[in-house]
Amino acid sequence: MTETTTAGAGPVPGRRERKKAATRKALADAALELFLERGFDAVSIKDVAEAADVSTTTLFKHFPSKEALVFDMDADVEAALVTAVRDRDPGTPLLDALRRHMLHARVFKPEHERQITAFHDLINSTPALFDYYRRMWMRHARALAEAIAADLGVDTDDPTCTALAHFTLETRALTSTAPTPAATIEAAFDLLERGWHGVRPDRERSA
Amino acid sequence: MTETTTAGAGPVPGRRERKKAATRKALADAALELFLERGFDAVSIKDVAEAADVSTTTLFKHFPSKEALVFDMDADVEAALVTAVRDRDPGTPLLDALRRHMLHARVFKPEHERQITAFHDLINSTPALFDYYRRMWMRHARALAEAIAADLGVDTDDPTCTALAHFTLETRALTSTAPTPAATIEAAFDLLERGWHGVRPDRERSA
DNA sequence: ACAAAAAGTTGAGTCATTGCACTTATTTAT
DNA sequence: ATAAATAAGTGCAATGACTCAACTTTTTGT
Repeated sequence: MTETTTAGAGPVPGRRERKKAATRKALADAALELFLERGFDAVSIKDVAEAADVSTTTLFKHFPSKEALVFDMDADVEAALVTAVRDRDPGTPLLDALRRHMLHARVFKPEHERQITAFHDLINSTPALFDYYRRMWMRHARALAEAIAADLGVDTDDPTCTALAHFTLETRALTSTAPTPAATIEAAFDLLERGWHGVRPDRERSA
Repeated sequence: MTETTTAGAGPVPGRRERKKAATRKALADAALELFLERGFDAVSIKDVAEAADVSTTTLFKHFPSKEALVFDMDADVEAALVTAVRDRDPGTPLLDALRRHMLHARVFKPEHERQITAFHDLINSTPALFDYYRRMWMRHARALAEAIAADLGVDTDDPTCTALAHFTLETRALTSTAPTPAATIEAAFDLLERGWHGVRPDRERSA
């Protein structure tokens, strides 16, 4: 959930890498500030680059796309997912751990913690960002599926694990669409735990 | 599954509309041919417009984006989904109908039926198209959720129905990623029907 | 101190997509 | 039948994201 992409204890940062990181951060910060202020579409790449005092070409050496300026936390999302499965309290069922994780996991940059709400509003009100956000989660379907498979001691490509991983990540998309996000996630995991028959025991015999 | 966007029996086509439809079709056909021949990224909008002998401005009056040239069947996907739920054999459980639909539904243009394989290869090998394809399915989450809710006679916003709709559509994404598409869809629907406990009865008590 | 490697710059260029002003064909109401 | 309204289509210019190639400035390893 934190920001650092290759976190931990780098042996010796070195001046070069420090400067590079500084430029990167300057870009991300400038971008976030401008986007929050004027809206994603009303800010151009050039604006961001100028605010960080670098050329647009330099910007693209640090971030592959305009959207990526906002989401610098891909690696952390994946790590947190795998951790939620692997390092959970022994005694906690797998699905409980996943449910809790998807219910509480929030993505933000620690320095801007005050603006979490504004940040999420920005994402939800900008199609391009909303889309990128969804993909950010889905991109880790394979890693999550592998973590689940490992947890169960089954084959890496186990179809059931793949399906569960996808469904789990898809719950993220439910939060922004539904009127009651939390209730929808809960319902989704109830469905995954007990199955359609377990959740709608009455209805199905009618036909 | 067919192509016609506003199908059925239009009262009186009218010359204008016929010409418009012809131009649209010329564009879609030219695009598909060029894309299959050279690949999506190697063909520019200008190439397509010229092949159909119209200006690029005209092209964008018919299709909102380059990707949309390939997928002219949004409305049909949605209609087929709703139909699969509403008009199913009475006696067929809801989930069986959904399973069958996701297992067999194929998207293509009838005139190019020969090229279905090449068409799907094109989609799967072009990130931009793959992405657009996924969204095409997901765009209908609300409609499917409503159809399901109506079928059950519950509230339109019922969270469980919303979740089921999303999960059902997400199975489409499983087909292109997994080594054994069909098996993965089956596993996914087994999970949705019987739940995690029903599918992995043994494993969960270990912790 | 010096040469390779990496960061950054500039400037030109591609490509999708949009806006605007204008022409032409078709339809509709008279 | 015809004029006014409507919609298709065109040309052109612009914006904005992104790429490429060539060149300068650190930084670093030796």
